[in-house]
Amino acid sequence: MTTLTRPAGSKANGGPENAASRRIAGYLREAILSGEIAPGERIRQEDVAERFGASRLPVREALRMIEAEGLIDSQTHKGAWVPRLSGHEVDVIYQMRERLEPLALAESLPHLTEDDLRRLEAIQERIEAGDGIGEFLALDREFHLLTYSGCPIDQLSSMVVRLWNSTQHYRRAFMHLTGPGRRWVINAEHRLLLDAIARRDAVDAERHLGGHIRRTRIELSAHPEVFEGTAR
Amino acid sequence: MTTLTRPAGSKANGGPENAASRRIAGYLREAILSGEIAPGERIRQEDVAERFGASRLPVREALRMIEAEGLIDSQTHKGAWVPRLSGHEVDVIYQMRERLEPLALAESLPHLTEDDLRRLEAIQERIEAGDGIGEFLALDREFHLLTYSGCPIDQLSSMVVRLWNSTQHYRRAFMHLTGPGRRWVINAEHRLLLDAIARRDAVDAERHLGGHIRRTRIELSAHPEVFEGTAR
DNA sequence: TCCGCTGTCATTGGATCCAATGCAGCATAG
DNA sequence: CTATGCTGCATTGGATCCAATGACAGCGGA
Repeated sequence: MTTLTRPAGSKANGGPENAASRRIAGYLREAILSGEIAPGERIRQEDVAERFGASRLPVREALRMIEAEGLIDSQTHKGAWVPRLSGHEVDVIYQMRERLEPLALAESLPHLTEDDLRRLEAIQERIEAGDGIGEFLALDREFHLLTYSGCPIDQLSSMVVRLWNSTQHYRRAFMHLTGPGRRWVINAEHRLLLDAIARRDAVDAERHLGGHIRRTRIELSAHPEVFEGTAR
Repeated sequence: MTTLTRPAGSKANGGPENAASRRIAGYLREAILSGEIAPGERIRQEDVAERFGASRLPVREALRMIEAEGLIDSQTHKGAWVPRLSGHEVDVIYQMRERLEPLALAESLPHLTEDDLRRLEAIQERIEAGDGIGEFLALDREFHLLTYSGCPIDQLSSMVVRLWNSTQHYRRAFMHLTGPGRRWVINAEHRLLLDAIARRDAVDAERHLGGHIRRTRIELSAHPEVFEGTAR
């Protein structure tokens, strides 16, 4: 139904095994999201192919896919690299999230199962238990994307994932710079959001979610050092 | 700076000639947008390759690109086809437009030149002169995308184009079913929008644009016959 | 007559080879 | 010593060949 519970951005694929290009695209996404490949870094087709024991052909297809997702830039005969984003770009992407994600949540809400709610509760408890920064980033992402997992509109789901992916690196940089402080605010917002979702109150859920993203954006914009030397 | 004035969705490419895959992707976009390839129809790699006098390889890359844009669906070993959208899907896409395009306009506004304004005026005059339906569709698209052409955020620009592309076929179907009626409403809205843009009044421009898209969406939702037999 | 099986064919996926381009390093002239 | 042009190499783009899969028609049995 949606891409949200899958390798992050890949189409639902009925086939027993995904085509190599899809697996490679998934790997590249993960590598960029995790910071293994950092902004500014170049991606050589041969390296990726070698890593997968495949030829360069499916790698090229994978690169075209994630290029269309905005995860890499590429130019003819000059190769592909992970783009650096400016502070303003990330700020606008957060504004896009602020406008799109409440809509995704509203579309998702009627389709969320009781089991989804239990899983959300479990994730939130693990967030509150409070492990390391890497763990928090992953759990927070999992939490929000799960709330959108019922959204039946592919265009909307995939754009939301795309926006998360584009800013993931800067979320991590932010966390590492500022430390885990203010997490209680996030937890309080998650709790309010969770409550609204459990009541299937779309209006309330949208309002809390919008505020949540908005506050994150403002907090981020107060730390321009996250983007130092990354002007495109 | 942005993709809006280019073949609709392709990255800015410094190279003297675009790679074949980009040209083919551009052609496929155009073919789908113009209705030459209709929703439900399948796309065979060999056909496209033959048409370009190229091999299937760049065609496959092009298909991956426009797949990531949501213009086609594809499954391993089963091929690619233009998806049919339900009325609800198109409705939600219009809601996404309603939320994203005012943001794109606000980001674009400070960067629009006096020459852009003159071109907008000229386009609007041609719209009011009122040619055929096909002409109107193209001009209306050109008008709006030109108002966003100053937007320096690639993610935002490309998503806006993508949303236009996804619904283009249904806009045409709608026009053909209902005729050109109510065009004076559109013209009035365009004039108000143009005025706000000329005054560089972002708040006013956003409000008029949002209302414009909203009214179009509601009008469209009143004609479910546009989507008859197109349930996915 | 209808259902299931099987084999053939159309179509897509992948690998290898070759061509084209861009970049870096070096040599040379001023 | 510096700047400029040339040459070689690393890397990407493209074509052709082969393998794998899925759809469909034809056949046989219940």
